[in-house]
Amino acid sequence: MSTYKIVSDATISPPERSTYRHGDLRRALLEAGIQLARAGGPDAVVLREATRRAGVVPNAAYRHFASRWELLQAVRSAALSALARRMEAELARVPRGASPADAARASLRAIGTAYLRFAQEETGLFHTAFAIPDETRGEPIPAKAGNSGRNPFQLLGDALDRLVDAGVLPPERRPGAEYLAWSAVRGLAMLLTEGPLRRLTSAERDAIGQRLLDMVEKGL
Amino acid sequence: MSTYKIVSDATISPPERSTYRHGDLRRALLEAGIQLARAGGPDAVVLREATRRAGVVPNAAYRHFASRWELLQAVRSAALSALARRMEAELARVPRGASPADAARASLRAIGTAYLRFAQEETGLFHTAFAIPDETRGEPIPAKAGNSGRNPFQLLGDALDRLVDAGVLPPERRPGAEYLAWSAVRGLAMLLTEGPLRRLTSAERDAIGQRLLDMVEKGL
DNA sequence: ACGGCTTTGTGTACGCCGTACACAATGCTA
DNA sequence: TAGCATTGTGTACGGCGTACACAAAGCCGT
Repeated sequence: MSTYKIVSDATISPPERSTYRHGDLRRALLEAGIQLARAGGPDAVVLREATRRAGVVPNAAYRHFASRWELLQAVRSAALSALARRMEAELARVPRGASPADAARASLRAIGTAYLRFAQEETGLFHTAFAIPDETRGEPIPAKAGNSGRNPFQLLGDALDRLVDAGVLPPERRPGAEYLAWSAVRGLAMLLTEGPLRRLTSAERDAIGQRLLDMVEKGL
Repeated sequence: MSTYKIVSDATISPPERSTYRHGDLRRALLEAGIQLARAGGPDAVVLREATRRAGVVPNAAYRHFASRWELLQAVRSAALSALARRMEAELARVPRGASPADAARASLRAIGTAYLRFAQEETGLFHTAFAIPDETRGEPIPAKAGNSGRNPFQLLGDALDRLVDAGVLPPERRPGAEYLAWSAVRGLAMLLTEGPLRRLTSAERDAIGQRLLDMVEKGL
């Protein structure tokens, strides 16, 4: 709600504009919204400020978003895509030579690690992605260059499926397992970003993150 | 941020007042703030609305709270007390005849169960208690009638200590264990109250809650 | 080429919010 | 009882989301 790590304070070019039409206002507003979310979380996504940054009068926003809420949803969706990209990048680092069981375990850890890192490196986006009542969990992310079109939640499900295929997770434990794993990292992310673990050193953060993933792996 | 279970919509008596002095404005504002938080979470704790309910002009609040933020902190503190009371009530139900190990395990579950129940039955207060950067985690709650003065986090610590004493949890795993356990229930509470598990039946909620506590117990 | 329709940005306005500052009513203490 | 400290009031400011009427620009069929 208040203190976020400053991610990028580069003052955006005051976007003078000679044409009456903006050209790509929707995108500009969304981008401004993302910046605001990065710097201050969902509450910082303020319609009037976004329009200011786009160099446009407040009401112009309503030609592209029916309300502040819809802008926020668009930002949220972008944040989820960003997280999905990070997860896929982390998944790509899983060693190929390992046994199926080890590879599956490593995949799950990759998902968890990416999630926790994202929460700490992009706190504002993270909270924007998740501190909003979720109406669209199941939907895939519109696939774009460089990602599979699967959202973070689906990626977690994939990892759990692999765990079952590899014989690590008994099939009867599979249903609902994503919610257990998700709960754990979600909660730790809160503690790390706005809870009592806020002031831990980066090493301590990593350590508790790994320990949490141990707990999940063992207890799932 | 938007939809909370309506807890009590009883229209408060429009508080006419003949005296210039209110008498107990601070308490009235706090109570109004608690009602607002119950019904709508932290964002619904609106200074002007609280003063309206107290039958007083907006600025009067500033004689008792330096800002909206301070009122919110007071509400948050009340919410934490309420949760602590629930935890202690649940702890009191742990059977006395059991072995130390079983009693310790049951205590931990009692803490977790109370937490999850509170999140679902008092969603607004729950979010007010925890969706706010926490400046005061370590501090005990001012002891009042009927509670021990220990806050929810300390109660969790106590339960873990008992687990160590009973030989269930190896002592070397004790440090930091509260954060693992807390993460898990915290995360599940989010999923249950504003995440994809929002629409589960009450039985399903209980089931996943128990499963999560199993995971914690096994993986700690 | 041009008239009209659609799209997109502007101007003005309303009612909320938090809060600052000067002022008035009250209660408390010397 | 006089004066002071406390507590509530009145007025005001700037910021917010957003509704509504209007204006500029693009687009399309003739």
